[in-house]
Amino acid sequence: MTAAAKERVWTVGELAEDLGVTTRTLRHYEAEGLVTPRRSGHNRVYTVRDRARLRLILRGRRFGMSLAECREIVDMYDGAGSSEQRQLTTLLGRLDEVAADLERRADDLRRTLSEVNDVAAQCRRRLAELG
Amino acid sequence: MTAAAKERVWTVGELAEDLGVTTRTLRHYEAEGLVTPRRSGHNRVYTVRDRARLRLILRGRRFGMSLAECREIVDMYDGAGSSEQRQLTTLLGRLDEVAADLERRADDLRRTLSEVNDVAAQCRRRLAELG
DNA sequence: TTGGTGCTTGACGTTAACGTCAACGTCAAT
DNA sequence: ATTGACGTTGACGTTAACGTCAAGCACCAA
Repeated sequence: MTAAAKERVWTVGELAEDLGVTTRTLRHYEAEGLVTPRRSGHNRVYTVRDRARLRLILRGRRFGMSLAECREIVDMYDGAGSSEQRQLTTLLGRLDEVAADLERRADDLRRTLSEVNDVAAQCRRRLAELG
Repeated sequence: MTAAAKERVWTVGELAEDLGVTTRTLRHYEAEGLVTPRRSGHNRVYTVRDRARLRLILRGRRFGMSLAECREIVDMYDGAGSSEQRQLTTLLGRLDEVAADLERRADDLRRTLSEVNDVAAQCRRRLAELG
């Protein structure tokens, strides 16, 4: 038996506060199919799992992923447990494509960061000369 | 004397083709103050330097930087040659902030990439079992 | 029972980053 | 001299990702 550990849940307001976004954002993500919180009557109830998905999504957003891309990735996380060979194969192909894309972006980011640090170093040298 | 090496120049169409964007994008970037190509009469003339700036900008766009952020960074690259201590100090402060921000984004990207690779590995294991 | 707080669903507004015409100039080639 | 190919400036359209109301329900406290 999986122990019925009373896992924590959140209301929209609580979770928005926790994640540092507005309730509007959470409702928007739901409308776009990125999360599907349960309902307690009329009200949304976010579980630990919902929160985890949202954190992944918000992390993706920070380095330029669109909501559509975020949704695809979190959905792939779920599909990885499949038992159908056909499913797993196409999923794997897509995962590799996504990984390659992310690596390109990481490279772009790394180069930009490197240049920014170079410019900063140059500033420091000039300041030392003037000091 | 700096030799008057006839450096290559581009028209909008040529440069757009070269950079893989539309001419509309280049004109938009100009309207937003990210580049300021010279004019040959009525027509835009992009220099090697303009092209370099644009490549930096497009690279930034790929990992989620806004046009405003891109503009600030390329502008900072220019300001680094200043001789005014006051200027250099504030510039340096900003550069360090930007670098810190980029490092956070890089970290987010790295974690996401790592997870995607984990899921892919999981797929491969399951496929091996089913094989 | 009257607030106040927090939830709900619309529905319209906004911003960024372009796309997509329209209307016009210009220069080389037919 | 007219046809294209390429350039120019408006100006309006579009998409994504929310912001910002409005109107209404639910429950708790004074």
